[in-house]
Amino acid sequence: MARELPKIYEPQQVEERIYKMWEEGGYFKPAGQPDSKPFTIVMPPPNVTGQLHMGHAMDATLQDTLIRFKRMQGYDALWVPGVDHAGIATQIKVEEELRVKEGLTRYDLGREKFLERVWDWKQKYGNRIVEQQKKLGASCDWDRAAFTMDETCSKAVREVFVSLYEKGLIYKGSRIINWCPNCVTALSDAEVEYVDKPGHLWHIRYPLADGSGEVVVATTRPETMLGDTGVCVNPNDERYQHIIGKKVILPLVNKEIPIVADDYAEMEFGTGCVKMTPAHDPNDFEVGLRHNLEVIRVLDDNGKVNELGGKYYGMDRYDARKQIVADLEAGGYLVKIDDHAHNVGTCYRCHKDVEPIISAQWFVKMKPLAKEAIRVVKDGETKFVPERFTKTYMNWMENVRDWCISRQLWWGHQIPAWTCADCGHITVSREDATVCEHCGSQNITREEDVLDTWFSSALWPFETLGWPNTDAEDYKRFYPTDVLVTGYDIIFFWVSRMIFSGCEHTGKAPFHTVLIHGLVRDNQGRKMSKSLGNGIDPLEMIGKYGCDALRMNMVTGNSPGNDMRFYVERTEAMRNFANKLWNASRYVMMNLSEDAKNELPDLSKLEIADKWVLSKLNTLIEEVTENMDKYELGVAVQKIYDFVWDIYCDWYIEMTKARLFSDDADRKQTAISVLTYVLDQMLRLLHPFMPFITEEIWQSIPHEGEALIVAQWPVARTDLAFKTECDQMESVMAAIRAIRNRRTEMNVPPSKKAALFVLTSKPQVFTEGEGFLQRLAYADTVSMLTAEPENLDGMVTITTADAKLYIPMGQLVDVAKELARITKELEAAKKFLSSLEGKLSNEKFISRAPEAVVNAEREKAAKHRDLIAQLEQSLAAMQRLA
RNA sequence: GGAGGCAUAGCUCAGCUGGUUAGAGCGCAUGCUUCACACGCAUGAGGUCACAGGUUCGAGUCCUGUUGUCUCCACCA
Repeated sequence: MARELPKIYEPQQVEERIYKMWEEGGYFKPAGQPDSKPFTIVMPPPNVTGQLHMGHAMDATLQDTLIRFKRMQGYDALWVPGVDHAGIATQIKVEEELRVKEGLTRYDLGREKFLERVWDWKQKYGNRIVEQQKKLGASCDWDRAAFTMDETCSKAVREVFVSLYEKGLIYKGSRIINWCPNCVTALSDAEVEYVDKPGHLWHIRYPLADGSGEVVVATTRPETMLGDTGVCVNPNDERYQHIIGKKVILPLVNKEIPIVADDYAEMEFGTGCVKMTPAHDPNDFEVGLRHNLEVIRVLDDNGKVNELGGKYYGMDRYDARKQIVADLEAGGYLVKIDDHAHNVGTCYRCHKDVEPIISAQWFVKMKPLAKEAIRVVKDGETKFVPERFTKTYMNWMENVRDWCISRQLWWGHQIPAWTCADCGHITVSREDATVCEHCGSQNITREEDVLDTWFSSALWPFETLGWPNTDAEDYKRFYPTDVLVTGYDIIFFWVSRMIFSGCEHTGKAPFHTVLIHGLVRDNQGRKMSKSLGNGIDPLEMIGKYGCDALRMNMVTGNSPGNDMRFYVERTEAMRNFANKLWNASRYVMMNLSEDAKNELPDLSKLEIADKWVLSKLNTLIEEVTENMDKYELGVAVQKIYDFVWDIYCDWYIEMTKARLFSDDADRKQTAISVLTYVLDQMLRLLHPFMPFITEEIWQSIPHEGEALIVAQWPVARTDLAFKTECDQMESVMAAIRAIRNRRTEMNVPPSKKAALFVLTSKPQVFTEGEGFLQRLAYADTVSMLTAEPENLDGMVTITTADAKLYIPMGQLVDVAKELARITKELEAAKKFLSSLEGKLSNEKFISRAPEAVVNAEREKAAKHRDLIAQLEQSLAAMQRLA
């Protein structure tokens, strides 16, 4: 049956249909075989506001490749997808829409109405990212898709909050936190990015209250002086011993504040005197606690000077800075201004400067939680791939500070705490409280704040499986999960928090392996970003080159933890590869009979080329499986790529042509059977990486079973390894390569066939390889010789380790050139042999190197001795001719 | 201040626990309308694996140092 198939693979015609087939077939669900082991991956939930970008493509490709591999290996494979409510990002987006379309703020609507709008928005756009992930071929169980704001997740969040509170691991307190005046919320330490910015160091004169002199303080944030409540010097600083305990008059504010002595002040820096602003600096806050300094907050939530700021009231922090500096100068208080670069904290969402501000917030006490999270990684219960990220994680976990979890937003999990107006007691409860648990008053109000988005995603590996219901089927079957795949940029945000949460609430580390990948950058190595406009849309690449090509781009030439640059050319190359595979399959299909089956013939019918390709396949299966098990996906896929293109297409297919176009039905059948068998095995190996094209082809060749996605992963077979025949085949291949090489050098066109004479100690090998020599080495006749030809005039001599090949080329042969070439080859061979002999005569090498290595070297040496002998003969013959 | 990555062909990168005459893609050169494929075939050019030491029978691979480069964490006002 000759099938009509397009010469070019058209992914657009295939992907949607295949994906639908998989989904309808229910293949994304765990097969649920009772005797199979579960294998679980939870997907890092993309933001509900998200648009698919290359980072997602990378993430999804790796996870999908792993889950497909495990599924084919017979695991009960589950990949749980989901979406994150993304507190700040989503709220900002909806607020923006509200402002543009209706000219309203969230306050105009009120909390309840506003949240309705957000849910509407989620209803409308929340599925977009999911649809986009499907375009990547993601084989998640979509029926299990979770959302961090849905009922089970909310229940989990509530349970965790209350239980941590009951254990004393959540508390509310006034601390210096990172405040984003633009997003108008507190941030955790992890959400602050430090950026080097040029700034100034202002030196300001603070007169002593008793008129006996002055001190000069240095600051990078002069506007905070409005909240100064002290000046600090080092207790060992001899310059200032006499003023400790005295007071200074705070310029502009005209208020007396004390001078205290504390180790915090460094004698070497600036003047050695530091102004203390306990409400706006974490260190000053600490000093303030030790010395009972007043805490005066002078900036409001929007970063403007508040009513305590006197004449500066209402000014933006940076305007106030300018004005204060001007006023200081006018008043004669400004001593000097130095340039001073320093690190400024910025908001990871909006990138505006973060303001340290004292504020009453909720915190998770981290030290006790970190303990177990450190242990599981230290003990290897959870491993990072690559291993070096263990150190990053440990370093963070060992120095972690309490986690500020409250956010002044509306979109998120509202904190389940009620404050009593009568007795001040805080009631924290799993059910919504109606009365104060302490005094019974009904005069209680709920905390307005919501929880950090990451508080809910920290529970992701178990909340998605039904926790806190520990009897939930999924939880029992699939928790703990197996591998977590994510980028190194969210180890702190997410991975570490999942680990301590899992340990604390489920008693188990949530996964045994964390596979870390790098960032996808543009072709100049820059981060892809909206502001630079250098992002490449994965969907556009899929539309143009196909999903499989994009996925291949994501895994080839890439190793765990390392960034990669995105080159469209690479996607194109992978598209070409897909096409190569497509055409190889076309070749097979065109030669298949109607009733063809995919089964190997009786092994006795196998010919040398069949044995060679089957042996190669065997090695491939072994190696690829091993690489996959070690998460070396890039190495694995490279090997498959090489096999498909080089072994199968460039060699094996060519080797089968003589048989396929011959009249010998039996030999033809053997060839087509092996072609089909090897193709099937290749498709299986390649399927996790290129799911669409492999499934499409597989469905068109003889197969058993419903779909490739659930077909068995190949296993190497000892009965299909043929070492001897493999070597023999390669002898012939070496001859073919050598002949092609020579002909090209001599500019002989392929159309010009020539006779070939072979002198070899393995005549049966070359006799068997006659067809290959004819077809692939442009020989019109092949004859075996028993001795060197009498007349070498006009004869090209080609030497390999196993044979000498003679081709009459008449006028084309230049004896002098031949001599030069043979001499060159001889020298190279001798040089190499002498290095081998040096090694082999080294007693230490023989005694200490493993036997296999020594034997391999011996074999190589023997081969080169043969080659040298052959070359020497040829040389002598040529010299006689010259 | 602390920690880590990277440095291999013109470009982008693989190279797993040390053992091939160091690989791939793209690019380059030459030839090819060969009955699957020009999104192709064949052949080729191109690398003292940053530098200097060390360990080893053997180092691109391990150790130390140097240089360049990138990143993360912490932070002195």
